[in-house]
Amino acid sequence: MSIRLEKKQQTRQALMDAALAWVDEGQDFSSISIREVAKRAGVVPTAFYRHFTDMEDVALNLVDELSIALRKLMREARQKSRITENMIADSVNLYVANLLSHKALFRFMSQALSGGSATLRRAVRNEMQFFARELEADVRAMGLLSNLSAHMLQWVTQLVINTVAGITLELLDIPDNQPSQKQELIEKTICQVKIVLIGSVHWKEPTQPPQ
Amino acid sequence: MSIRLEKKQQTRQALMDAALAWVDEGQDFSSISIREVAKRAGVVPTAFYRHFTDMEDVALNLVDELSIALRKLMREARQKSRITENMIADSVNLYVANLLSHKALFRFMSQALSGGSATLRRAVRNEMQFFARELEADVRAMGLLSNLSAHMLQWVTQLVINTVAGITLELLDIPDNQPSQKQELIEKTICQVKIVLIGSVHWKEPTQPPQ
DNA sequence: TGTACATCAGTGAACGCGCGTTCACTGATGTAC
DNA sequence: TGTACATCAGTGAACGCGCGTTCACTGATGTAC
Repeated sequence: MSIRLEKKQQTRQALMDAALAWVDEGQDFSSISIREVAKRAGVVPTAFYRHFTDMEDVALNLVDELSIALRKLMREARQKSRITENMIADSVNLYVANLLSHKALFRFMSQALSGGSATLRRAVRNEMQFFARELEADVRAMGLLSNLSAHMLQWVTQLVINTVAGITLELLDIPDNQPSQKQELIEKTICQVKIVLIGSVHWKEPTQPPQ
Repeated sequence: MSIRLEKKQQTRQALMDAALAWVDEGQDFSSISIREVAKRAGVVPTAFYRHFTDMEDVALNLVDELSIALRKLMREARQKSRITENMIADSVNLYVANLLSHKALFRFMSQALSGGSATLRRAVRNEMQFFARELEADVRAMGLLSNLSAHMLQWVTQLVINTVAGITLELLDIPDNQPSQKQELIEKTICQVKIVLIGSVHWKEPTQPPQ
């Protein structure tokens, strides 16, 4: 039984990898065909149905893979990063490193965020919200930003996540032979996150901000 | 000649509208077929080639339409908004109003930002950068944020644009019968923009931000 | 250890369909005289 | 005003192709005795 399961998993993974590779080549996920995926996985088209009902099913399983990657990223961040001067820069760099080693997965995420079915969009957005909530909890646990209400803190962490996610697409489109452009993008992001945090520190709940 | 041209424009617009309507229904732009677009425009498939070479061509022309909508938005913003306490809230509300009256166009923009061909992605990104640069010029003209270097100001305006663009997708997915959810999203965005500006005001160029 | 049976991932032929694109065409409109 | 010709947006038939999905099948692996 175990050998059979193992082989089953192998083809299943090959199908998912084929779909992801397609996205990595710059194609839209929604334009892949079952036949194409099966061909690239080295399997006959009908074999696809032994593992998935349709491409949407594949997409939802890719979200699970993405979820694992994000959780691993968070674990690393918690291990490495204590309250230091470079905490922000460290975190952004860690994100970028993970992003670059899972390019296809993050490209898929970006596409699914605006592209796919309503179900898929919601699944990806849930992952990002989960990430934001974890960040929120960490900030609280470190005793930072205690001037913010629970509500405000939530909005701030979402803003930080959005800001970091914002470079994802730009970063993915920079060719590998232009590292200086990459570096500038990273510095930009670090600055932007710092600005958000400075703004948060100075935020006074009921007061209107200075114009 | 004028009548012929007029009719030509009519079909051309019908084709573009059909493509946009498809996106508005929640389908991916990249999954529309030439035949489907022609059918919805009430025209035979081959007529498509009288106006466009392929769907990519349609997409690039839709970007032009988007560009017009964004420029109109900016003009309105400049007319209405002077330096006031509610300037931020006014601007965000104006953006949302425009977004809701061009839902399909903005949904298309969001998709193209991560989805389509490299050329299309670049075209949409250019539009957003143009928007950010205009905002930058306006901020300078009003004499605001004079503590920031040109470089930093650019990053800040990009952050603001990204933040506002960030709600676009979320807003498009809220059903029309839930106005309270919409309102909360708008408030969230206003707060986030305010935080960015507070952070900018307190930014000191060579100093590390307080942690 | 050996045999008979069950399971089930992967096969390969077949189907009807919508696709992009070609081509020669038609007929309404515009232009020249 | 009338006629002969040019233009060109839209037509409709036709093509070959890849698509999703069905079905009965095969043969390797696992299980019971």
